[in-house]
Amino acid sequence: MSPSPATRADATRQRLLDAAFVEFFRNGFQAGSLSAVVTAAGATKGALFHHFDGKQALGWAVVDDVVGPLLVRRWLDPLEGVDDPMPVLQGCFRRLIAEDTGSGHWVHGCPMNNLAQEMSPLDEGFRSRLDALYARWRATVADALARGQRAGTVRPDVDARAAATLVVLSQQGIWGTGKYSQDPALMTQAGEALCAYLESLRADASPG
Amino acid sequence: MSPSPATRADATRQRLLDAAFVEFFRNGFQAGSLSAVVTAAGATKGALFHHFDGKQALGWAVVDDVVGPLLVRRWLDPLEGVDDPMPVLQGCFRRLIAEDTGSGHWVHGCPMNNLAQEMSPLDEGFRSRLDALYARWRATVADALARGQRAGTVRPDVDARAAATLVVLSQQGIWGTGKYSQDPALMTQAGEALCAYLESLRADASPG
Amino acid sequence: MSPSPATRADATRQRLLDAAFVEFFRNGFQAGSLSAVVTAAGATKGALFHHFDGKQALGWAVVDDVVGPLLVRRWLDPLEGVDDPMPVLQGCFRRLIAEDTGSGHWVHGCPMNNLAQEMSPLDEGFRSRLDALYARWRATVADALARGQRAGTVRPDVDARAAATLVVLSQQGIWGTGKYSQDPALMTQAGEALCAYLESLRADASPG
Amino acid sequence: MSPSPATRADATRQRLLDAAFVEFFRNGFQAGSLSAVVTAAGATKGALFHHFDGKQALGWAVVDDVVGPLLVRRWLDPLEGVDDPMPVLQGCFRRLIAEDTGSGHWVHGCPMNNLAQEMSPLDEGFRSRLDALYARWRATVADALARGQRAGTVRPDVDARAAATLVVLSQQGIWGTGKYSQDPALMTQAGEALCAYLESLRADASPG
DNA sequence: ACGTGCGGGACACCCCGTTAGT
DNA sequence: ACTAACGGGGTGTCCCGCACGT
Repeated sequence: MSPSPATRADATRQRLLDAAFVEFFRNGFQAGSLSAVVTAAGATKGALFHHFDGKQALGWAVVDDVVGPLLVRRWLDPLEGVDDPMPVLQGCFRRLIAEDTGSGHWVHGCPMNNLAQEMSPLDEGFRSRLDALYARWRATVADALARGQRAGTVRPDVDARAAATLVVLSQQGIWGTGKYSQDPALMTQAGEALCAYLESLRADASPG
Repeated sequence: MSPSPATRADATRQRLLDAAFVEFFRNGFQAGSLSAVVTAAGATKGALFHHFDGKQALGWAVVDDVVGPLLVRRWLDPLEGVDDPMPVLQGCFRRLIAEDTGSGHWVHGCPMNNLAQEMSPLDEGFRSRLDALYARWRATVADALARGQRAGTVRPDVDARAAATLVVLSQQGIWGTGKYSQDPALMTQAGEALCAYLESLRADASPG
Repeated sequence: MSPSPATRADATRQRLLDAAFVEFFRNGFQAGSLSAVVTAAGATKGALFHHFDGKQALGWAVVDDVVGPLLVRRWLDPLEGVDDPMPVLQGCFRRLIAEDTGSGHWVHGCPMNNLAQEMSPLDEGFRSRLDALYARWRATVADALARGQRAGTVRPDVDARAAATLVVLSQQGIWGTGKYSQDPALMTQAGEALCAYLESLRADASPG
Repeated sequence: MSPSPATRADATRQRLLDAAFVEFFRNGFQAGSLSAVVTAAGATKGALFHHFDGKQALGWAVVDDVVGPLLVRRWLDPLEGVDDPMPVLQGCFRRLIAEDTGSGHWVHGCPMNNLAQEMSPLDEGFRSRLDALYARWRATVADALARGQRAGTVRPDVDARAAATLVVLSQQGIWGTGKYSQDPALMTQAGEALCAYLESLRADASPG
């Protein structure tokens, strides 16, 4: 028997979302072409317009349904209930750098950061969505650091929220660096510099 | 007497460059409109295409003749021949944040960073120019840190080049943060977190 | 007990017709949107295409089932069997002007006239339907004038058919005038000028 | 030698205006296609956009530069300085009906009336322009009637402004009638009915 | 050195109609 | 009787770049 219409519709919607994510990741939101999206998704303009009210709504949905979950899976879930956050954070950075320099995706930077840089000043819908994601990211890291302080793995004199801000901000900077330098060595150097900074926050860290 | 033709021509070219800088700063390079540029510059398409070979060449010239000098004046010149770089760097960060949150320009981020994020993956001319600028920036900071180490103002165990990478990278991250959060307090917090990190690199710094 | 299926279907059809009437009245037939129609009717595209073969058939049905009955009720029924038509016609004009300038509908003109102006040259189905309605209108007025002549209320030297043509035609002109002038005073003036003309057709009219 | 650029530009602009006038006359403003306009004008979208800021501006320019002058030439100039307006008005009506039923243009109605009916409720720019033209038309007819009263060719008890309103309004109605009936005989009958009404306003008219 | 008319193309929008399903 | 996903086309917009002219 053929699949239910609802299932087929959801699949089409998802294909459109995925194709839009890739298109906007590569070319930016404004320069991204809806024609390219529908072609890549194997759909038509009619289908796109049926599922989304326009380019803007599609972009917002990409943030909500693709970018957000990606962030959660890659950066937030690993910190869930962790009492010793440093190895986890360092592992995330190192794994990301290794994966993306290997895959070639890295020259396009971080999808979330790209959208934030491009669209935040121009569209409040994008800005508020991305601001909320970044705030959640900072909060998750800060919580983990605070748990580490209670568990004795993080130095008690560290300002957890300020450090979390620096961690998130550095992540943005690292992808940006990779974009313009296109030099894996420099990206690795930057990642290691950050890991060293994180190391200095550990409870048993020797000075510096 | 009236100005020489060459002077008038240069003035037109400069007005076009300035207008293009503002337009691309606000709307990005791809979404920026040449019509808007010539209108703002009080010139015409003919003048623009006389001075520049097209949109791409105009963008490259903006990097060479506007963005580069701006970087030198704001970040590189202050470090010239300095033996105690920390106060200078911290001063640069604090002044920039104070100025830009005051002027309202900050919501558009850093012009150099914007172009680097948008155009590096798409246009080698942009990428190489911006990469060279960022490399020079890192080198200047690293040199200043090394001079500080020789002068005894910077801890000798610091990796000057890695630290310089982190400084430049954090600067990118701070502007990015300001863009999506539009929260001066968060920007200030980020700047202060970085200043604290710099403080930890001083020769007389207590651990951490 | 619940209503019979046939009744429910008729209700849906009627809601679609009413919504289409309003939509075409406001935006014209060609610029009118079927999406807006189904939304206003609380129905779906499927229902619309179940009851009507397409936009054209819907438009024709609006003429047959909404516009036509409206004409009969407002202009034809009041003249039924009347021997002194002038007060009736004058009353119709005055009542229409009073009602529509009060309700705000008048800026959109006369639904029947709108469709006739827009669609007659483009679609023979519309044209023939509207032509038949206008012919019936003229005939009804002409008959009433002829009855008035037999009854002695209308001057015998009046050409009843020519006068009827002028009456109907003036009605079109009055709505058109209201549309572009959006001036109730001008509309009232026009109506009164026509009433004065009608007055001059009465059997006991003083010259002029 | 080749014509001056300014001349060529004006010619292009005029070709676009003429083509737009015909297109909007035949299909209405909203349903009229700019592609058809540029094709008919032998121009391109770029030229159209250079001369006009968009479809709306083109429509307004058609009213200002084509429809208005047409009205002046056909209806206003003939009344200039005339002391016996009736023959002139009657001649205008009869000539128009003869010309247009002969040429086939009449099935599309009156260009000015078409735009007024379609666009007045939707666009204030159209409405105000067309309202001004119609007001000027009414004023010109009223002035001519008043001059006729002073010269003794028009009955002194006639309300010149009300009669002018009726004349203009009837003109609209006559074209509307022609559109839906597509019957030259009916149009002629309507025109003659109006001429008879005008006859009744002459100073030496027998009552009625 | 600079102004202007213009070419050609791509884009987002959105609409009408159909078809497969309930 | 009614729903909703979807097809394909056509629209107005508007931009970048060129080729004249002066």
